[in-house]
Amino acid sequence: MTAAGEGAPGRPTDTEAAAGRTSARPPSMADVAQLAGVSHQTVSRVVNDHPSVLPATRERVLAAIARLGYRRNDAARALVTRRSGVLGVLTPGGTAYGPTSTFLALEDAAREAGYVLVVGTLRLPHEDSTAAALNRFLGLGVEGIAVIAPTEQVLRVVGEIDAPVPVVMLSSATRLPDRRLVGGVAVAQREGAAAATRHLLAGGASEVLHVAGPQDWFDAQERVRGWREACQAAGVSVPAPVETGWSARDGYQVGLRLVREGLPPAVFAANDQLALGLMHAWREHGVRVPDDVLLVGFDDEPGAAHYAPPLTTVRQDFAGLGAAAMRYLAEALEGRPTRRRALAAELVVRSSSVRG
Amino acid sequence: MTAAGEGAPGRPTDTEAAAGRTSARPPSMADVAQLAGVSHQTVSRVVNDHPSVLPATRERVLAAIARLGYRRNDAARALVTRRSGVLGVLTPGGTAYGPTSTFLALEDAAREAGYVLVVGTLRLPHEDSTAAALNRFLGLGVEGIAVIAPTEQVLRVVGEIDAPVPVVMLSSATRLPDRRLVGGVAVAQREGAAAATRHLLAGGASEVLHVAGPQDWFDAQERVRGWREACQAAGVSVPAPVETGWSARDGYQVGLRLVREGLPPAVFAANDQLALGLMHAWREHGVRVPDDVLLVGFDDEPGAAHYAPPLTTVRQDFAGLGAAAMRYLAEALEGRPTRRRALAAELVVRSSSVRG
DNA sequence: GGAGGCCATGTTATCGCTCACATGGCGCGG
DNA sequence: CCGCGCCATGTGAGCGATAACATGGCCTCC
Repeated sequence: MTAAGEGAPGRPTDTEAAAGRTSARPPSMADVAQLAGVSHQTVSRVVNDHPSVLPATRERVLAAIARLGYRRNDAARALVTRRSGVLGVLTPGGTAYGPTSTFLALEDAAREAGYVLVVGTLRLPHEDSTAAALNRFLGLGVEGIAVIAPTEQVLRVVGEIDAPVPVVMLSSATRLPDRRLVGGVAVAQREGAAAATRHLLAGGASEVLHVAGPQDWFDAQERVRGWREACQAAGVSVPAPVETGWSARDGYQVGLRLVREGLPPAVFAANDQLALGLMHAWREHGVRVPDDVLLVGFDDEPGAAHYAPPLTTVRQDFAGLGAAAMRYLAEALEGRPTRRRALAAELVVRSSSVRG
Repeated sequence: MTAAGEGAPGRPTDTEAAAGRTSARPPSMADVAQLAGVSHQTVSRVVNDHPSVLPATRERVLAAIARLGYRRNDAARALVTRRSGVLGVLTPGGTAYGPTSTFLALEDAAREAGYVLVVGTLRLPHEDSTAAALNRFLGLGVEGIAVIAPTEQVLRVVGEIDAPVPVVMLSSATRLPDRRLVGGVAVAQREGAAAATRHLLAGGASEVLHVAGPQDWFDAQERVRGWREACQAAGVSVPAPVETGWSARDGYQVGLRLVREGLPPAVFAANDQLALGLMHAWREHGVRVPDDVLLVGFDDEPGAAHYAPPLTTVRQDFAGLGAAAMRYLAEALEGRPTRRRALAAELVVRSSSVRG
């Protein structure tokens, strides 16, 4: 190649090998090849660990790479291989413990598998932000998409966009659209909710009230279902669930209302923050947990063991969820048959549900 | 079941039965151009909103785009423009409220500015995972990097890698390496800590103990500093800070020890989780907050208002932090002079620090 | 009314990489 | 001792976009 012909813009005058760093243009494979005295293809082989490269050659190339500070241009690579090594993640835009831990677990599993994650958070109105994020992902060439904690709206949009890549839902979407590549991994929310409810009933409660999360979240729906089934199985009456948000503030308000309108013997809260808010409201009015009312939460967030009193709750295997989602995507990408997976939820008994 | 025969990885056999979609090759600009009867360049102009395209032509192109389901290939675009539209974010791998909210704020600001975020979480050992993440980012062609809640280790690695793109630290790194493009935005941690300490002293405490976070975190260091300065300014003695982790469990253990070894009149905890753990330990031993000991936390995480008792704490402007970091990067990318920014921290007074 | 000049559009050359194939050595079996 | 085949390496052709320049048409201004 013309080492220093004319008419070449951005020709790195005499690329400062030292710390100078002209910042003209990052070194390319061709630069490395020239310095090492081999062809660009050989450099490519070294970089990609191709077996048939003589050790001596490899050494020379590696030295040149180190000297130049060469780094492979993944955009160029992606252009020809059609593999970006990037996965998109759609996550609800909040600091809630569940989605956050799930995301972290997913990131872990993805890195393990050699992928990086681009993230899009969902804001209201869901529909628009979801579509926008999805389109950005696709333009970027993501190889797969994971959706954390989906809601009805997200599911609808994903269906509409009809992404040409595998999509995995990390949660309990019970009514998956019948699109080819949309599947899901889920924690057994229903079973967890049922276990919590049974635990309360076994503790002597004649009835269990459910303070439910937003019903457009599949997770919230499933918890309601598990609770209801457990109540029915035990032959106790099923009071209308109280639908609210996910926050401690929501729980606090419900708590106040219950104080006014009459307390049930036991409450199953759809998550720990709700339980925290309930306890706060009750404490203010002299209602004691567990003496006056039994309480169970859901999630086992980091503080739950230190609430007043320590909260009985349902622990979800978020790490397992992330790993399972990654496996799911990996299999879909390889064209292997993928099937739904469910992970166990575990009841963690603390003081809030045990009298004595 | 190997979908394709041997030797042909990714060959699109018609595994894709269901929704039609041969998945042969996504449509390119050339395809659109042909269908619309124009040149690929005109398609490019339409896609990029170039002004000089006749409305009629634009219509035709848009129709072709819609018909084909065309989507621009960002890898190809990035290859020639050297602009990926991607920013890398290094974040600690935990569910802590601070880093999580900061990340969300950053994502918000980034999207606003037309960027997407790729994320790398830091795991132990920091050094290796940091370097690995940084290299992946650079290979991907990120245009800038944001580091959330940096520690000494992260700072060191970032300095070593000498990233050829702007790097911004979202926190209180007081000793920035003197590299050209490494800068930071920070919440005024020190002032917040000082305000918390003064508040406790004003509330009648003769002395304030500080339960400090891990001292390799710059945030933790700054909070110690603010606390110490406030103590000195008030002329009260400065007890040795108790260094521990960030979790409620850590706080719980410190709380037990304080019960055994003697309680101070007031405690300033380095974050809300620590405060939560302290209160738990104390509650178990009949120590009342605020009657027996005054307490202030840091972060104002979502549950803080509902702890027992509601926690006085220092609220940080995470949204502002994310936005400021984004502005910082944007300015660096445009070559404009960038300067450090600091955001205010605000004391939120609740029951845990007010007797009566 | 001819010379600019600004549209709207087309043509060609890369960007940095991988893929498919070509090419020379060299070992080895017949 | 020839030819086959397998290394190790090189050559050339794109991948799908943007950039830079080229090209006619039409309008304007002196």
